[in-house]
Amino acid sequence: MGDQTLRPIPDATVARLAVYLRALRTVAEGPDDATGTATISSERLAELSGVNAAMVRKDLSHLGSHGKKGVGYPVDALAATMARALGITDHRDVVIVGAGHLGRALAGYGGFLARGFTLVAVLDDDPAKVGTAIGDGDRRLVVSHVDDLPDLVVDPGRTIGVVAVPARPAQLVADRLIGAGVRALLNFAPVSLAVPANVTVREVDLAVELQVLAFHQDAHGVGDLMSEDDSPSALGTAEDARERMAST
Amino acid sequence: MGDQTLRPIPDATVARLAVYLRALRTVAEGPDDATGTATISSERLAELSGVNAAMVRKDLSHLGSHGKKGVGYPVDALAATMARALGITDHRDVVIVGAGHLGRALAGYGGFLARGFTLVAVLDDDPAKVGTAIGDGDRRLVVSHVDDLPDLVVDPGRTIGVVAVPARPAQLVADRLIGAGVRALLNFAPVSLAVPANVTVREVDLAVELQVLAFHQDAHGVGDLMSEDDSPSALGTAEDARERMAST
DNA sequence: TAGATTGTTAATCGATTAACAATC
DNA sequence: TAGATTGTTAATCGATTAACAATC
Repeated sequence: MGDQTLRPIPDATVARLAVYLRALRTVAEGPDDATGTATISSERLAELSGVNAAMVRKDLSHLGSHGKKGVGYPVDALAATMARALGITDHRDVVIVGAGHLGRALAGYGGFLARGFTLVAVLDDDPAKVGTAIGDGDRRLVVSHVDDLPDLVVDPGRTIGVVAVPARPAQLVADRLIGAGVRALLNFAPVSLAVPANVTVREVDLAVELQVLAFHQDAHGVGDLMSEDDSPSALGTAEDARERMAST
Repeated sequence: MGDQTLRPIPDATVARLAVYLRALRTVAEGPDDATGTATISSERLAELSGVNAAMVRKDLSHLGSHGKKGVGYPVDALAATMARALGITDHRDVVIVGAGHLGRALAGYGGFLARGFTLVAVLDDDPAKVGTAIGDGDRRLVVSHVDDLPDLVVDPGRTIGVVAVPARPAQLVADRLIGAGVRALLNFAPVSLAVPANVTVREVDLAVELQVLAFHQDAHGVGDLMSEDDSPSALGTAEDARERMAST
């Protein structure tokens, strides 16, 4: 039953929490790890994340924030709290369909376990790829056949299916994942997937990313083309606020 | 000089335009291509994109919309208009740094040219990779050495740099791209990049995507776990409105 | 003509920001 | 104590939606 009731965190905040978390981790491992990185101010975190400091504080307040006035937030504790809020406690299994370059790149992504995800399988229907090893040592995994999908998905409600195949077979793959009970899909294929209402999909499309990036640069960034001249000092610092997207 | 003045399109709309465009293309090539796919209603486009129909109309109105009341929008013409609005007229060069699986996957992405991008180079600093071929036939490309970056970036102001390397070297790579004059970066490495204010960055992080997806599923999607029972009919249709993100 | 669907207005809603009192 | 920085309130801003007259 829904204990979800006590979760008033707005969507836009959730998306930013993940960004803050990443910034915190970057700070925690920073070159100056011995120095004062035990604590961070909303101002600094905002700078690193490309948002307004007031918004950082507002967002963190949703976490029942543990900052100290006049001091800041404890980096490690904050990271832990954010990780918990993002549901990292609550592990998920991940299956990747498609063992091409993209599938392998995703499978090779190191941070799975640390971020609360377990990669349980990489699948393909190409006989030349099935049986092939991915990664090595501890992380070694053998590519399975898509037909074995139902057997490999042990807890469908807690499994995320990653669609890492070309456009053509993408819908078919999605249907098979859904057929196996998977209800959350991350789609890297450049087509819109049609899914039932009880399935959550998130789409990542290279072209969309590039287009949005190019557009934003036009809109805000460049302005006039002579601005190459006002960059010298800026280039020196290289630690400025970054352009951030509308959200997410 | 800024001819950008005549561009009142809100950020949130831009992000959705790219999604609409993809949906339109999916429709245009759909199984029923012979049938009535010459025209599409805001209602249908909204359904495919997971947004409200009123919002689709609002968004399209920014394009000086060419729909016909009582009929709908012409699919092909609309797609063309949207492509133009997204700046596809205005070509961009793309350089990918990192010739690992991710870099190769991105390089292999078919839609570059069609979407207004030209892949000019894939670079790496690993001697074992430099000189290697990527893709074949027409699209064949040889991996260059990162040291040649300045020579390969011919029009920095119109070039997008894609960071497809591991976390460790990511900042260094970003610095080199910026040093070569590139002002727009798409970052796939799992660290926050520090860049000067005149550089636009867009970050794509697998962990962030997974986290946001999992959170959304918890928040909206599932609810109670018995809902496995109310899915049979839904599964049949498989053509429903999808969960969409806060934006972008 | 009757039905459908656009384009736009006005109302609602939510998200962002500035400002400041509380307090470490 | 004086300075810094949080947590929160209230004001602003922008984005979403419903509704409907215009019209194909």
